[in-house]
Amino acid sequence: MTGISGLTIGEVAKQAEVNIETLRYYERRGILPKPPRSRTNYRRYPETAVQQVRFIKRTQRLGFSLNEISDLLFLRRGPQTSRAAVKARAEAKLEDIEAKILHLTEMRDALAHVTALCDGKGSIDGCPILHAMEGE
Amino acid sequence: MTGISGLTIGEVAKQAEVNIETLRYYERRGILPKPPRSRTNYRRYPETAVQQVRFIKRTQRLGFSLNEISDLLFLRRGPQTSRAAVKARAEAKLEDIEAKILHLTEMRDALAHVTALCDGKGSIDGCPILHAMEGE
DNA sequence: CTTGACTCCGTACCCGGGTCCGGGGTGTAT
DNA sequence: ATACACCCCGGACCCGGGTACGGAGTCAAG
Repeated sequence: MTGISGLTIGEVAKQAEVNIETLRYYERRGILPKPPRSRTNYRRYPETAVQQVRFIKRTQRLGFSLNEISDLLFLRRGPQTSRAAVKARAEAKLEDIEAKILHLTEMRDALAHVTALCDGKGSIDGCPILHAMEGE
Repeated sequence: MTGISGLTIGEVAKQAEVNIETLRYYERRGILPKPPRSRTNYRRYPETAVQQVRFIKRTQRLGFSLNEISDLLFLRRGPQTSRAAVKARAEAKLEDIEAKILHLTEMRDALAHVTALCDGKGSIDGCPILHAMEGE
């Protein structure tokens, strides 16, 4: 591994705190650019690769899927893309998340309601929770 | 299909508003009891099957997975199970859901924060949203 | 008795985001 | 030179909750 410099896949993985397999997976998905190879066919990543992976991970944490992230990356490559396009994606995702929260909140309320029916005493027969789940 | 009575799988599916395949799937998973068969090997469901499927669907809507639902059903079969056991499951699930809500809320806030950085004007270069996703 | 709708079964496939496996080639330190 | 860690690749497997496929058997109506 002498000669050409750059990070090995293991080094990138460690620095970006992901699995090696994840890097190969991202590359297969086209979400991480294919790095140049050494004479012996080892991947030699530029330093920026670590930042790219961190970008992906942070964006994932904001709720974007890998497909949506590749979209975003693709947008970024297009020189005449407007900021409005990025902002629109962010806002759409925000709405997604709001909708999920709403849904979970409804579930929570319904479940809390059902749970409150039961004092936790007695045998399962006539358990008000199960009863509520059975009834309409 | 004369003689023995009971509902066909298609009838149950229609009444319970699920796919036929779903019923077979539940049966494979052991979550729906195997119904008796006609002379020609057709499933002949008791009327109660529709209620059972509806129970499953309603419980799913409360956030329980099929595994958790089979747990609950299994509990229900045990005559000496206490209501407390059911209630404990419900409360645990409630905490699950709360945790998910919390997580999504954090995501939403972070994303809203990032989105607010951008006025939607100008080209992608220096887009504050992407910039925020790139930076630490 | 034929037609069309229904059912049977096992198996494969779908989504997303990875993870693991196994058999092979390298890199490097001792 | 030998050990050991690292890397290559394609493909299989995991989770959950189904859905689809295809060939064969069956049912009810006309």
